[in-house]
Amino acid sequence: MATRRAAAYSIGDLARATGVKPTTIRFYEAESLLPAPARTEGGHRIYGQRHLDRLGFIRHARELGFAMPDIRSLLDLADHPERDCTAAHGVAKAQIAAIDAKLRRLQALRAEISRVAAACGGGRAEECLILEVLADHRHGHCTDPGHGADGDGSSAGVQPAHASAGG
Amino acid sequence: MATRRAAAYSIGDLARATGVKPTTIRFYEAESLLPAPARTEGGHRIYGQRHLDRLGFIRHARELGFAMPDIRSLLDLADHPERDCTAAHGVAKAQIAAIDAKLRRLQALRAEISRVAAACGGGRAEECLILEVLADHRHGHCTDPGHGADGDGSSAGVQPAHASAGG
DNA sequence: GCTTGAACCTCCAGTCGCTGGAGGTCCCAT
DNA sequence: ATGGGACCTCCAGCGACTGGAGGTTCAAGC
Repeated sequence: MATRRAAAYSIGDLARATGVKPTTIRFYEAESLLPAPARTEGGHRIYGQRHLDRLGFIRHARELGFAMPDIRSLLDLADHPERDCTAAHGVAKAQIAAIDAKLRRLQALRAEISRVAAACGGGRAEECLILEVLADHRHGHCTDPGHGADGDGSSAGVQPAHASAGG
Repeated sequence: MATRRAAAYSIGDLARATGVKPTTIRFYEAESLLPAPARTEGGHRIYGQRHLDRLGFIRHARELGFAMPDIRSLLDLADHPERDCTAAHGVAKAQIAAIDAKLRRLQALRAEISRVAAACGGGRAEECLILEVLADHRHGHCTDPGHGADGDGSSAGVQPAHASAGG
């Protein structure tokens, strides 16, 4: 037998090692981000070092906000070291641009919400500035130039906070 | 002053007036954010001024990133002017906190990605720093303290950019 | 060998805020 | 009367998972 430090991990081991949940690992396999591992006779997955590495790569890329198609192409590139890495640069640049757009938007939102919230000192809803500003769909109070000045509201770049307090 | 001219809008009129698509308007109705309007004999929706106002409110709140449960409670408050607006403040404050969290995270991500992208001058994927850093799941290069230093990666506050360049 | 019970398996539905398509009906101008 | 665009309902899909139901396997302890 070629004893080549053939570390074998269960899906739970992999989960503990990477912080990615078993369900998510299976999901990545179904999405072909992670190659299908060997199985025990009973059908349990058996992972090796390369799975661990690859899952680390995926997780890190996800943490950086890369979408799955992006990760796919980054993984593809990582699998082919002889190729030119221009594509990786393109992906990274696009990601930076996307982040910048979100940052600008969030900063504008923060400014407006905090201003509005500060303006209203509390009391009856009738006189609540928060509600008033929301109700004013011409929102003349609004300082954000990229928000409603033109008629096009199709941008929808902001997901509301369902982020949760981590579990 | 009750400006109650009985303006009647079709769903398309409302869509044009607010920038919210007909499908989305119907969706809001199904979600009970927007009251069910009158109908023609044939079943077409007929909206009035209050629908227009309310839809404007909803749209504005969405633009500010409020989640639908939040919008529900804000609308509820707006429907009851005699109530105390403390709840609105709570919602707004929570939203600011959520935005701040996202901002911090996005700023850290931007810093890391742009640094990594700048470091790699191009060439073969084999030597690509972008891929290298991603592959390093201990990521010693990383400057973001809130990202991987502790074992807990469950925050997941960042959605990848499928936002499109629509804005 | 037998018994636990935790971990694993597959499949499927739900999350959030819409969006789009199928297949059919209505309305209004000509 | 007709043409065609706007409208109707219902349902599936997006991204990136998550959780549950219902069943099987594994490893440890006796």
